[in-house]
Amino acid sequence: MADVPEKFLKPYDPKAVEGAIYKQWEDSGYFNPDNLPPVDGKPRTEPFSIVLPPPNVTGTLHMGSALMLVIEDTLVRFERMRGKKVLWIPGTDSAAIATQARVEKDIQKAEKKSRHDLGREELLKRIDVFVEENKNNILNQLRRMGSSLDWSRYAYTMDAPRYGAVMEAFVRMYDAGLIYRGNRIVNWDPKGQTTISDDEIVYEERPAKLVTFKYGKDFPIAVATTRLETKVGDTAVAVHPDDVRYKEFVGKEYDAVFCGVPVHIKIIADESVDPAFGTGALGVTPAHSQTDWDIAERHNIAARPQVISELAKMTVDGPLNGKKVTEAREIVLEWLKQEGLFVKEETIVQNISTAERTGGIVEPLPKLQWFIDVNKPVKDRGGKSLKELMREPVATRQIEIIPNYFEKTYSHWIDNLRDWCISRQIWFGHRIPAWFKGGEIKVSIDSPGAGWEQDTDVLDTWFSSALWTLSTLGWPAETADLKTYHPTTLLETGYDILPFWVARMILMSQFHLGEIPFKTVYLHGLVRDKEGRKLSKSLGNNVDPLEMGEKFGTDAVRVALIAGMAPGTDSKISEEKIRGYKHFANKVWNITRFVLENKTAAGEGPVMAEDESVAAEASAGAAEVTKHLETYRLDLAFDCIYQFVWKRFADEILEESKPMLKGSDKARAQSRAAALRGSLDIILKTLHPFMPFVTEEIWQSMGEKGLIMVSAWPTRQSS
RNA sequence: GCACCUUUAGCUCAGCUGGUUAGAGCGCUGUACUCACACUACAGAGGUCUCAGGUUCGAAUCCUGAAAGGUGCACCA
Repeated sequence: MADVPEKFLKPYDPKAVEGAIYKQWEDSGYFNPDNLPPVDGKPRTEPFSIVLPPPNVTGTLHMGSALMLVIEDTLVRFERMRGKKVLWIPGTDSAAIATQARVEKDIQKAEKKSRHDLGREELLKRIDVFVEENKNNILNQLRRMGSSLDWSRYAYTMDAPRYGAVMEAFVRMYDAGLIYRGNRIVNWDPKGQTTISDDEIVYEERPAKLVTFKYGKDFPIAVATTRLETKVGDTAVAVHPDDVRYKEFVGKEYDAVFCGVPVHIKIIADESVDPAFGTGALGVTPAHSQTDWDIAERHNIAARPQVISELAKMTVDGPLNGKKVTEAREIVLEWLKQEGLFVKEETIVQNISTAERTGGIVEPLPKLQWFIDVNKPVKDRGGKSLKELMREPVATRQIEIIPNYFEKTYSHWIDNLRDWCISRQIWFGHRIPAWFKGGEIKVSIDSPGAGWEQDTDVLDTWFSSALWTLSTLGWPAETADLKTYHPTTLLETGYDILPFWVARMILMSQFHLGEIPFKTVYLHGLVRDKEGRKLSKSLGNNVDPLEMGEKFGTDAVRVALIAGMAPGTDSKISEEKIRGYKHFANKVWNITRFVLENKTAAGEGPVMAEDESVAAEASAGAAEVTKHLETYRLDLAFDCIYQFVWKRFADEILEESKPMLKGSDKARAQSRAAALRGSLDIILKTLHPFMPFVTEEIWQSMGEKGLIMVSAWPTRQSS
């Protein structure tokens, strides 16, 4: 054994070594399962696969994505050491709306031009350039966290293979009758000028005026509304069937001229009306409310006039023409008072729908959009609907969600699921492969021929994200990767996107392959500051994982994120916590120094029976860690090894060893030194998935051959 | 309105299918520069396990109810 390397005389300096170590790992080729060394002379067979939830291609790494990387990398390293055929696929997401908005803003600022000034083609070119310039930023940040991702399989949602997969998926689903085009109420964001999904809505409580009025002097029922301006689009008044106050009027029809607009109102009875709210009568505006649209549908009311434009302005003739909705509301109120139709006005608290990204107030509008039918029986899947195909694997535990109480959230979401509106009116994204000519529509990847115009809409980003486990493994081609690694072993992501993403991946995989996309879903919580607030730039409480890595070492950041974090619960991060784990890395460093110094001093010698318990204890510790990692309790797993290393090994075992090592009995000293050295091996290996950098640095500094990254995970037999 | 989660030491949390004096990290107090490490060690203080009932020989752990905090969904006339 060589002398103790000089570097151990100084404290561990992560900054000096991390870059080189990552490069060594990457250059080794072992991130790619095809290159992994055999185990006991036999090639690896059991696959373990994770597809990285792709971060925004133009984004920067925040604590949330750092947590995701750390959890996944820890599990991946653990399984790789255990001899599995481990694949972890990196990727990035185009984040269509966010990216396009960002580029548009930049152009507006620098050149004072809108997207319409540039045109579709030019804007897309600019976005591509922007993405190309920025993508290396996020990719390098993924590397800095130590992520052992197989870069040879890198995927981007907008690259050619993924684009092809999206087109193919659309066409197949259309051919199966699951995708249709229809005029339906959608959530229109007038600020972003696009449709958004129900999940992209944020509700805000605001005070609102609830006005009670009558449509005309001879109209028998007063109704209450907060949206007076939409009343020019009313075609019915609905009351509860059991409401004795209004029973005699049901079925009657009335004409009136409402604020300059002729309206025809039929009185109908519908179960959905709450007799206790307002006057117990609801003015039905089919074109500007989902529930009203549904009511009109139930009662065969054909007239559903649209009275508000995409710019949130009135489209009717008369005094309201061209007015903004908020102005129109006041004009109608004045008019009601003049005409003597005003009854009363009160203030209520109302939940208002705003668009998550732009903050614009959502305007429900009827629009021609593309939808996925979630209730229609699917022929090739035993006549089950997509809804059932999504529900079943989770209900039967074919897919396990950790923590499992999220299964309830999941089924609750499925129960309330409506047809999925998949078209978006932006330019950057996967363009819908539908072609129009005259009144005809054709769906195909390539143009059907001269004179056919492609739909200008693009797909909801979640459509392509939903295909992620398939498209990253080469689907629709029947690749070897797809065969080996799908269904993937684990999907690890934040609980906040369980419905958006997890459910939709199940939908796509169930439909296209007839199998689940992953066997286990591990949901992590949100990372918050030490006061429990969300981390954000505007609050000024942002803790930057890379900055912290610079300061305390990446290993410290990794472990600070994992320690004390049970699955699914939010966790708190602070600089102090990270600093604490830097101390731990240094502790391991010093333990190594002690062990090496004494080994050198004592010289070579066999381990005697009385010292066998030392290494046995270390491998018992490793077994505990193994047990917890197998059940995805990284927090408990790390706690075990942390306690063992610091409290047991350093404070007790090393202390009690000192007299033996310094004593006159040479054989005794040699035996103990050898036992400690053997334990150190086990400790370093057990620690490696959590703290890959220090352990690798120590491993190689001790003169061990090969990378600790692909060394064999400690088992009881090997001790 | 419906559903779900949380409530254990000053702070952040563990505590599996109920079993002797309830645990960890950080923080706090005191001591020790006795050479692996001050990015340290040793010692210590600190809890009627939110509350009220119940099941049990025995409950932080199971059941019922309440309170407080949080989240999702719905409503949003």
